[in-house]
Amino acid sequence: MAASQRSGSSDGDDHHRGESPEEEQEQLELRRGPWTVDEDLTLVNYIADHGEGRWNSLARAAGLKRTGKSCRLRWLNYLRPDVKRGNFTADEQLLILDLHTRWGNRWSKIAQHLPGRTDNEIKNYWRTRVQKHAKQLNCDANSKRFKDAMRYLWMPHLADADDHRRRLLHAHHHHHHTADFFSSATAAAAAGIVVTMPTTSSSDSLATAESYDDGTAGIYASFHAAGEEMLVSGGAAAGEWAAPETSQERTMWPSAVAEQSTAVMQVAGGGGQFEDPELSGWVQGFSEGITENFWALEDIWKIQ
DNA sequence: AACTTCCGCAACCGCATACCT
DNA sequence: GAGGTATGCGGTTGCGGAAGT
Repeated sequence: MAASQRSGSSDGDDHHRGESPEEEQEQLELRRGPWTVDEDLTLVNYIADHGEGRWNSLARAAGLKRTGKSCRLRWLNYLRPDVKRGNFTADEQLLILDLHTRWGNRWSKIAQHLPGRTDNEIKNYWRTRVQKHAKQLNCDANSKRFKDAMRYLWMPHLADADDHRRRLLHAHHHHHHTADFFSSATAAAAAGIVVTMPTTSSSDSLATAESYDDGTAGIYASFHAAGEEMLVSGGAAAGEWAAPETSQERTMWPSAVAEQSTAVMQVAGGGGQFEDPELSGWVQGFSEGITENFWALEDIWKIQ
């Protein structure tokens, strides 16, 4: 939960203290800090009856001693029925990574492409997880180098997530540990990766990327290589991503999408290169032996 | 068990922009 | 179009629980 006794000066909706007796009175009545269950219920019920919007008047009409701003935030980030909870899936993490590459800290814009996720959540995720990982790896979270490495790390987990009879990693690539993946794919990594995302679906979130008019979809194909093929995700993405628990969510994440969407990851024995010429060696450095860096990466995944 | 440090996340703040009147 | 208000965004804070000592 959050701060409960913040004494910060003034919110955008606040007025200065002591302007007038009425304002001071109103000011003293305003609550801040964590929301109580009663407040949540009040807000939810009011919105159910009257709809959202016009937050200041809504707050007053609902009898909430909160700023409209606070009510809006509580609703959008927590109470809204379609807010998705829980850890980000590999798909979502990759998508965030890619969209952040493209748009930077435009959290709201990024959130528009992750249904059920709020800008606040994504922002927190980025700051707490991603930046921490970058720090552990001693590089900048915004650097291409870091992002390429993270993609490379996460890609195999798209497959892991899709463990329902769909062990897609072929033969000796059929592992669950990043360590195994690394040891077997190190050379490939040094050479590069090809990722293709057949566009057989149109309504899942990965597919959403395909529709970007600015070419975001191409991000998924930004690795280049040739060589033996490794199927990484056959709809794992959408299937696991959905993890629907309610019929409402199921509507949002049709299972058919999971059946159709596939991603093919090719790990090469030679050929292409990461766009960052230094990356291949850098990644290889990770995987040579069991380095401290490596285990940090293992832990990183577990944390996700 | 008691204490300290770390860290995730909800909520806040200030500012920018959109939307009235 | 000036002034006021509402909404939205991105950055920041600090509570509280987990992990470490």
